[in-house]
Amino acid sequence: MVEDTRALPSPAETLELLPGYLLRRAATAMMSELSARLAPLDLRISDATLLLLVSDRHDLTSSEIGKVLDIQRANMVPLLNRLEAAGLVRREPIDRKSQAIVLTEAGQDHLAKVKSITASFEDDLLARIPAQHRAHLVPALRALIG
Amino acid sequence: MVEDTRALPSPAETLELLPGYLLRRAATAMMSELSARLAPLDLRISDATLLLLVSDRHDLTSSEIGKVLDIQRANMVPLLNRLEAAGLVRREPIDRKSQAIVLTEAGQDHLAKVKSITASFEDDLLARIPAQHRAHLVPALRALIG
DNA sequence: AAAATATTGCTATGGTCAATAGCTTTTACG
DNA sequence: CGTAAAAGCTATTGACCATAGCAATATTTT
Repeated sequence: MVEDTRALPSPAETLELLPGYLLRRAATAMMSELSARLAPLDLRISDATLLLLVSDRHDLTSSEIGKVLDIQRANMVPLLNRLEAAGLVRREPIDRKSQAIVLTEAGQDHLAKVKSITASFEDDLLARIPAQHRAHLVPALRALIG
Repeated sequence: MVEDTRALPSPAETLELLPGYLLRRAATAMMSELSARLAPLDLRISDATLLLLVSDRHDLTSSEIGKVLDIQRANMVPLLNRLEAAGLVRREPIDRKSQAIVLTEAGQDHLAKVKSITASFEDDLLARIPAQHRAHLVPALRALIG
């Protein structure tokens, strides 16, 4: 009996070999864990990503951020409103049409915490991957994004 | 005016090395492509996954399917209602509490098409990954889910 | 310079997906 | 028995993404 490590007749076997399916499952599992780790900061994943992206730049507009993060203009609005309401971000006029998104001091403070949380999170993620596969994940994912 | 040949100083570089971020991006890109390929069948990804899982089994309950697919009981309901309304799935009483989810004939037909779509989709996915990384993706993802 | 076009930021709305709480009925177990 | 667990459901909420459209401004073309 001992060598039957796989207890189940595994109705899921069909699925567990499909990279697409695995990708989805891995992404949702990863995101729910990251959400939990960010919860103490009261930040969502998109919030934290935006903080990381903006960092100490003073020249990024909402549209540009949206392009990089693949978030549509319309959906940037509530995101920025929330961050602005939380005092983490400021809208600074560039000209009369555009405005730069800039971190406030509180935003910089949060950013530091975000950095430490994400760094250890990424470490933990990679640590779960058997060593011989570890280095291949990032290049493979990048190829998938194209 | 400004000969800004390299359009971006790559504000995204920070992010593109984070496995967590890449995982999310790769998953959403993959899902939107798969959705498009399933659209002709009028199936969503979860629908197709369920068809693949049930296949020709006659003993899977809604709860069991949910456990395998990581979908909560409550969220199985609208999914099954939709599939039942589309005539792809039937609820067959097991006892007075449980019911088996079974594919109808139309469901079997759809399943065959789903199989062919997903097979070529997975092939295409893998083809995008440089050969030396290809074999590592599935084990790495499984480790992340595990 | 004037006119056409593109971009920016926004409103409003709807759809998908998942999470939670709670309910009823039925089965399992000490 | 009687209590606990499980099954299926309702209802609601929230996060996230997509579309359409608008007003103001900037850019490009003529």
